[in-house]
Amino acid sequence: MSTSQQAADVFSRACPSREVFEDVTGKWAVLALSALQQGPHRFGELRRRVDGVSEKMLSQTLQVLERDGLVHREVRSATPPHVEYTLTDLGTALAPRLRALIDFVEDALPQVLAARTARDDRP
Amino acid sequence: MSTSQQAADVFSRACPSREVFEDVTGKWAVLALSALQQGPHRFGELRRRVDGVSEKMLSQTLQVLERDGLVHREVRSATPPHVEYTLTDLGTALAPRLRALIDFVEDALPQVLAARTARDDRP
DNA sequence: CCGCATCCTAACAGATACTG
DNA sequence: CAGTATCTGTTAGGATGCGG
Repeated sequence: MSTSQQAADVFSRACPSREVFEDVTGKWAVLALSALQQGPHRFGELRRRVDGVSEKMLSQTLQVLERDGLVHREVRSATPPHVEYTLTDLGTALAPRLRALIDFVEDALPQVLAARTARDDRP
Repeated sequence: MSTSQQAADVFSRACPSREVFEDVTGKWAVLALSALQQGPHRFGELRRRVDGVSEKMLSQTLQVLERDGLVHREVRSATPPHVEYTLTDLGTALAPRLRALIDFVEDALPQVLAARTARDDRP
């Protein structure tokens, strides 16, 4: 059989990859996926790790990522609830690229702050 | 001299890197930066390349990226206006990592769509 | 041609309270 | 513990019109 799909292109508004791209680069999605790169996490662990995320947003984000096949959700017991989140194979392949982005930003921070200061001087 | 800064950490809400990270992973920022990876662009060219972006959002995005020292803006004539946007050295270093992310999403699209379908079958 | 200013709405995001 | 529900404020983002 042949692949009848033409190549995906995030630059095209109508391409489905655009939506997936936004799921993946979302504010909390990147942090959640990167946290999960270090191994399985429970909901509360993730919440503490991703500083500043609300229960609602984390829950919402995880649902989207699970739907996209990047995160696996497993209920291990019901009383008290114990839910583990892990990366799928696809998520595992994605995580290093997000990590590279995070590392870049963290390393470049001094230069960015310097650029801002320089710009503030001459309006 | 010594660097008195402790390591940046995007997982901490208070760390300045978190804000820079959001600038960089913003919906339009990634696309604009990746477009500029292919060489200098004028405003209108960028607008056409980044399908779906409004003038306002593109303008806003470029201002943020310029402020962060990732994009350089150069006015080349005034009547008619001719403005060129290029990546700075920092932006040039960043672009390949965004490209890697875009490539991943475009390549993974079939798997993501398959995951969604599989999930829709069993609610 | 490039972009800013204004206005307006819809989606997003936080806090709180509640349930299995 | 792991969420859902609701309510409300904030911001993203589109449309339009104008100025350099």
